[in-house]
Amino acid sequence: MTNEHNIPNEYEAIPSLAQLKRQIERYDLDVDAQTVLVAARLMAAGTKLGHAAEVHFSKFGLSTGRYRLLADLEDNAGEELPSQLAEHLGVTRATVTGLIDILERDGLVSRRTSSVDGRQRSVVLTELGAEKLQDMAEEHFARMEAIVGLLSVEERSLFLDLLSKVTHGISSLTE
Amino acid sequence: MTNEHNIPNEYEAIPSLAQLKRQIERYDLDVDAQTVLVAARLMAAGTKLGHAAEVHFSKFGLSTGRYRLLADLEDNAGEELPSQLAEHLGVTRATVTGLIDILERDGLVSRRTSSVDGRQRSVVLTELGAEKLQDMAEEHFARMEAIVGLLSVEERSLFLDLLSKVTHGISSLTE
DNA sequence: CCCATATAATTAGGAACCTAACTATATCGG
DNA sequence: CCGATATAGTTAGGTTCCTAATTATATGGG
Repeated sequence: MTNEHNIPNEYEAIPSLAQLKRQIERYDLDVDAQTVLVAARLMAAGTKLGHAAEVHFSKFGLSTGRYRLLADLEDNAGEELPSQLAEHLGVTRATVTGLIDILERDGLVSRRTSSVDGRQRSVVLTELGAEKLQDMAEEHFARMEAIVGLLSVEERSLFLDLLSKVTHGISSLTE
Repeated sequence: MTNEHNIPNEYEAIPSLAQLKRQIERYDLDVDAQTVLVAARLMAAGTKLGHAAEVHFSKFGLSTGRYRLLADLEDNAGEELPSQLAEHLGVTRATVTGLIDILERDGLVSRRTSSVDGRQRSVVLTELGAEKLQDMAEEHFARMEAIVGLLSVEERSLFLDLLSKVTHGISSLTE
């Protein structure tokens, strides 16, 4: 085990309700500890899931971002502009440039200069890139399913609904 | 607006159910698109929340990690070992070293060599560090509450329960 | 007693994503 | 038609966290 000291005690998830209650009391705040706990746990879950995904994709020589780029490319007839990719993936164009650099180096995509607009350089999924997606598909989707596997069908749709509300809550904070 | 091209179209969250369905059909997989969508949306929500938190803390000259370190320190009588902090925060000791470096530079914590074990160098919350926590408390907790604000009390406790199951699902994948 | 081994913290270097500045190309108004 | 401005993509450099190697100190068996 490389980082066992990195795995939190499974009987005491972070942050604990007790810890939050102490903080709220210390500052004499008018907030509900349980409510704050929900937000904190969501953040923890997101971090954990993100890390797990990164580990998963690295086994195929990819990162989460590079996998998502390939998948989005395939979903758009195998060719897109970097700016479109940036919008679809929710990252900046600078980040897309970096993702493409590595994917191109590995032969999974190639760049093509547009004949219509000389500023544009569209990105094309290569045959090797399509094969990579094909190779990963089964395990990738099985893992995605496994994450939600402990939830019943009703719970899944409920969770999706709640998640959507929380996502809107986050949006209203960042605007 | 610095990165408006970075904000996904609000009428079409990523990834869309349609996109996942196309992928599943293309590879002829035996998975449920809705189920996969739940996992994908959770990952997106986590990323979004993490980013929002980073922006929030940066207004106080901190990062999420450095804030969490200070809070954990305060919750442990203002003094802890780096290894304890690493375990509590769920990061490596190397990361803790980096967090402490900056917090010490800014006068929010100080390092003290142990008289018991010469290898240990405990971290102490300074008065300035405690003041920083005090200054941030109200806004910080208000924001945490706002994230979950669109959920009713029942939904919050339900969400927490579902989140816990999903977190276990992630754990079982990474072991 | 002292050498092999374990442990605490740090350093060195890498990966992912960011913002801001830059280059090259396109377009619009006088 | 041509200079000002806008846009596409890239580059440069910063932040956060990681793994692996290193340094310093402690401990246990021959």
